Amino acid sequence: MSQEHDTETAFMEATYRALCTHGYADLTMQDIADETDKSKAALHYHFDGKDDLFREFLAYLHEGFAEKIVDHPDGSPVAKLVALVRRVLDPVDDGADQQFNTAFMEIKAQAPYRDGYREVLRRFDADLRSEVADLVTEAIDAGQYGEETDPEEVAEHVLTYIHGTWTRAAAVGADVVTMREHLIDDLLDLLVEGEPVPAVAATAGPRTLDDEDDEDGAACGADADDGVRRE
Amino acid sequence: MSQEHDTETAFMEATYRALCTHGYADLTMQDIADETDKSKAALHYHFDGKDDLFREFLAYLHEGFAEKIVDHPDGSPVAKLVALVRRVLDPVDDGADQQFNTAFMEIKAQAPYRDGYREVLRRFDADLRSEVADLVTEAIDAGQYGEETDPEEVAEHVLTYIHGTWTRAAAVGADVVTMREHLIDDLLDLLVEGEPVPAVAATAGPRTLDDEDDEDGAACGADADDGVRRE
DNA sequence: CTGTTTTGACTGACTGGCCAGTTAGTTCAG
DNA sequence: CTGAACTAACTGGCCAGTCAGTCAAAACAG
Repeated sequence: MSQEHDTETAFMEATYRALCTHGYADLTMQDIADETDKSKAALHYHFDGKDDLFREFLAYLHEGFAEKIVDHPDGSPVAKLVALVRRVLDPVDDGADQQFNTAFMEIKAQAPYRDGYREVLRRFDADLRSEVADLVTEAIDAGQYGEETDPEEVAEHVLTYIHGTWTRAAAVGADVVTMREHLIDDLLDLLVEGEPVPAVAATAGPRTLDDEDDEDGAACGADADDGVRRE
Repeated sequence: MSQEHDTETAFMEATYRALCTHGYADLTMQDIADETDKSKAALHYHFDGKDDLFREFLAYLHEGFAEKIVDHPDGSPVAKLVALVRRVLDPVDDGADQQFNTAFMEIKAQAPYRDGYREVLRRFDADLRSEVADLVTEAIDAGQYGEETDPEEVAEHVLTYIHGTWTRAAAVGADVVTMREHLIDDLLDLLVEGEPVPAVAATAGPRTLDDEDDEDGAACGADADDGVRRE
């Protein structure tokens, strides 16, 4: 029967890899096809042009993201919250992810110009926000946070801060881990007095407050051609 | 004598306007020239290609930014701090600025790929950070903030949050004013008990906590051509 | 079960348009 | 008349998208 599904999934994965190595701006259909044993024409056979491909890719990404953020470890609400922030910010397990976050920034920056991008990005935003708000509500119910804490406000704050972390990482090479841990400190500062939170420390792993700023391992694999990167 | 300087400045201003209407990604040299009474070839006469033009443009922007952030109103340190945040975030005086912030996001997202971008962006970052840190230090000296406040930490927090605000505004169309006022609330929460801060309220103007999210007046003036934006 | 047709997946070669950058002049101040 | 500041027209390369097939497997006919 049809290989359609497998091939399209393969193209989604290829797009991910191609984004990591080329970035969004100078990614060509050929680059994506090259990550595959298929031809560029096959890409056009399966997707209705580059725009369509990218919209589908965003949806594919969102699917994975939605699963990722609801997958909590055992522990107190605050421990889950901290773990969530750690999971979302800088899953530097393999380093390619860092490249990807950079490319994802480019995509965010394109949202105002391209049909359909913003809608999906809003879903990323809304999902994460409601997950954070839920956990904060749980934390209040569990007595870890004071009653006066506003879950929506905390969620907004966390979202904005997370976006800022990604942006500064890409723009000036600031250290994601440092910024992430600052955010987590904010979150822990909300704890009611005397709350021990051993679970947090356990889930947290050692506090890695390394220095920031340098890392310079830029992203591009493309050695600059004469003029300017293209698309 | 030579019109060099005037012409080059005119090209810088033209680049600004062209960015507002076309965004970074599909900005062509012709677009910039069209904002001028000069030809595209004149652009190439004055600048060593598109890359060089953009590096100079960033430096030109930075100049204006550096002036802007040190220009404080009279008042207490915290009032100055709040005014600074208001000035930096969303100077929506004319609406074109909103477009520009969007385009500037695109530029930030290109920093990892293009020589020289990151260096200038770091200067934006460093200048704003040290300005904030200085004001926080003043606020501590003036007794508005407690001694235990860490100026560098606050400055980091503010920077990351500001970047996040810009990013969310571009990516999901979140309301800049709402996020900005949340940040200002954070800043005011640091005040020592009983501190009145009338100056802040005065400088601040009315608290505009409008609702967020929608505004949809996307950025692009370019009506989507069939395929995909180029460059 | 065999030969024929259809169809879905895919390819290599091509095309058309776009755009950065160039070049061979032109204009004009000093 | 020299050189700086331009311009109109052109060039070359790149890339999304197209097209005329190929090929294997399914569907079908007898």
